[in-house]
Amino acid sequence: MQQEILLNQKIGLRLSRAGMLSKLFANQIFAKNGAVIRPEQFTVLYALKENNGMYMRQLANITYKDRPNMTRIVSILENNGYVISELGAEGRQVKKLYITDKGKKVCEELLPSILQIWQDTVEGIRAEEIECFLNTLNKMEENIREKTIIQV
Amino acid sequence: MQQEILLNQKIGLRLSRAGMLSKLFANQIFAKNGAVIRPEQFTVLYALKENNGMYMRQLANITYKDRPNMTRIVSILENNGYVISELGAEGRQVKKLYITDKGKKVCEELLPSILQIWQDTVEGIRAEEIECFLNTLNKMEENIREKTIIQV
DNA sequence: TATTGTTATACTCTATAACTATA
DNA sequence: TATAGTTATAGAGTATAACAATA
Repeated sequence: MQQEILLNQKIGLRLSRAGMLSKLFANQIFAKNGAVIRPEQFTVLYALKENNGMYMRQLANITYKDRPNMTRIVSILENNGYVISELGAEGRQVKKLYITDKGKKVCEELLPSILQIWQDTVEGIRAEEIECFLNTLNKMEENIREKTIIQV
Repeated sequence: MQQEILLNQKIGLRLSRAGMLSKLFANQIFAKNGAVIRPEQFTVLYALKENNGMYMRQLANITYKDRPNMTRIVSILENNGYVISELGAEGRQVKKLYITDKGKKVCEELLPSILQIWQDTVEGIRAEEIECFLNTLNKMEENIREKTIIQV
């Protein structure tokens, strides 16, 4: 019965589990390489690096974090001087965020770690398999994203 | 340059991010369907259901949790009557864990949620893509698992 | 009033070290 | 001494509601 076969895949469990393991691994590689930042904070910082000058709300949307958590993580990054914020035009209560040189430096310093994580993860896997994997992961993320409520 | 292409994939970030989103989605589906258990606890309970009578240490190994966290989660499950434990042979301080009928019932009740998560996730994705995805995910998990230290 | 962001609070989960019990 | 598990503790991240500020 097809439903049973599908059920046996337990995709949600698999994705969460793999994600957790990957985060744990990243955490250990970061720590080993003397990183001054935690993976979850790096996710936000890196997203900002690729979209500098973004509004906090947009950044939250990209990193799948709700508003209170976003505030907390950004304030950690600000306190450490990796990010500065600026109120939007006309004094509106809308924050634009910018990565600082110090923040960029942190990202640069972590590139070898990111590369190592990549290499360790894909070791022995063929390029076309990786491509298929990433394409499918994209589709899955889009599917889930549509149905997930963030920052209620 | 190949290294740059590889780096641009940022596989660790992608996996962690997708896993986080999937967990968030699962949490919301669980809550909406009145689940009495949290996804992380379900991960442990479900793993036990499939490997009843396992030692705590083995279960920790499967679910990628270190010993203190395993103790904490199992004690939640025990307090709620979903799991019972028994000391191994000869009074050794080695715990065997068993899922109770109540625990099995909780798993049963969550099957529709699990199925819904699956269906929502794979919507519009072809079977062979899913197969390739899961195979590759398996390989990646094996790769990472080898290099990750758990319960130091 | 609707939107953006902050604060408060409680909870879940993680990480490390120190401890107990037993082979 | 080595292994399995617990306890203590600190911290990171999540979730919800209530609040302030502003268009």
